[in-house]
Amino acid sequence: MAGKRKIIFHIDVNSAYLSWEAVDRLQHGASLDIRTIPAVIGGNPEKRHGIVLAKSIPAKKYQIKTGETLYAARLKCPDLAIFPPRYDLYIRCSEAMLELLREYSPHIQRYSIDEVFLDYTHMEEHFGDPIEAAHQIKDRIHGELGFTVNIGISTNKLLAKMASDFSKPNKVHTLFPAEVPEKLWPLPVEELFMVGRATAPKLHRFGIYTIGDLARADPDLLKKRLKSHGLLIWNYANGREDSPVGDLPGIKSVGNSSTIAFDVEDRKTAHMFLLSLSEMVGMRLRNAGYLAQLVAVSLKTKDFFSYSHQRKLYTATDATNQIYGAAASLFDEMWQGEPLRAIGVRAGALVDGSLQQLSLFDPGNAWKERAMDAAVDKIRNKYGSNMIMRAVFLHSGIRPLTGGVWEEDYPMMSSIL
DNA sequence: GCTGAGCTCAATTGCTTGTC
DNA sequence: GACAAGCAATTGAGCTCAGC
Repeated sequence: MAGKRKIIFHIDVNSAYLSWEAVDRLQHGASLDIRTIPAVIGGNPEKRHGIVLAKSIPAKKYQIKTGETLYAARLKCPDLAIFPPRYDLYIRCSEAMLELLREYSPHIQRYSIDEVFLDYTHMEEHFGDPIEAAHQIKDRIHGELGFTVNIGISTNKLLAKMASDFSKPNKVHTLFPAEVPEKLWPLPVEELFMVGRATAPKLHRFGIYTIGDLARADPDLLKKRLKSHGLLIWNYANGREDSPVGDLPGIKSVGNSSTIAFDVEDRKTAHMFLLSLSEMVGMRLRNAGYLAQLVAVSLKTKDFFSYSHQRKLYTATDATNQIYGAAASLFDEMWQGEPLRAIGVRAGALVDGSLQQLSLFDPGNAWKERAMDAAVDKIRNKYGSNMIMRAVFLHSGIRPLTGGVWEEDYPMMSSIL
């Protein structure tokens, strides 16, 4: 019945197609400044790969994924033009899309920088039929923001996401529960969300090759063989998923680690890596609004022997200096001087950042540290992670921030819907 | 030379086990 | 039961190689 059934949209930016379209426009003589194209990200925001454009190269060749290949390609073909990526612009485009989507529903969940869930339930009375509204959203994004999206429509997030992955670009697809046997079940089982390269071969061994095979499988057997994951994907194959559109459930820990290109054999260098990792962990905690009550350090020797130590903190914190202090202390306790190849820092036992309790033993610097961290975060979020760094990292060859995730406001896709 | 499959490694984080 | 230590499972990226 209109206005009562649950309706979820999954909006997925067609990044690749945006690039090809930009290339197309350029090649046809349009007055387009390629430096304004936001999709030139190569899939990896941290490495910020570029893109190659040349009139004589067929479109498929633009799918260069690594910087090395890109520059190697230029060596082979001097006519290639290489443009720097504009990830900051990509973020602004993502923000603009979110603003547009908020006109259609207050219930929005950003799933990654280019994927958004929108709860359209009860919105039919304002914006009409969901399929027509989805077409309107898709066309407005193309017309007003200049890129294309796929929109999947269903009654839950899982099916909406699966629907948006159907043929691209610039399409609207539905995948309502009644359509599951026809549209979802014939697909290969590895196309189901949460069936990756580890799970798919296991399912193949049970004779499960399509999503339909999985949906019809014995859930008890799946649970026995694949534990809770087996039951989860069985429910997904049957189109069952009921998480609300909104914030992700609370994370349990935040950690960063790094394998180092050389053996770390002295305490000073190790401490610098710990500080670099602590900077990243602290920044991620602050951006996510959490405080950590526990800090853990993990080490891997050059013989690939791993060990770790952790410690409960007197007071929960998100301050870089406090995380680093605990990490350095743990490191000093556990390290016996053996050459190290990997170092990790992890913050656990997380609590809500708005409930910070000051320690009776606090010397009074906590508020100063928080203000300093906040100022540094602001600069890094606005101008980039390397715009400000501790002097100790100057000319050290060690990055001031170590770890794979830093755009916490634009979360990487997670396995959690 | 290009493409895609398959493999390995790194990174991350939840879960389990051991200890006090 | 709380805490500490380590394992397990997953994904993504990069590399290699066979087939075309």
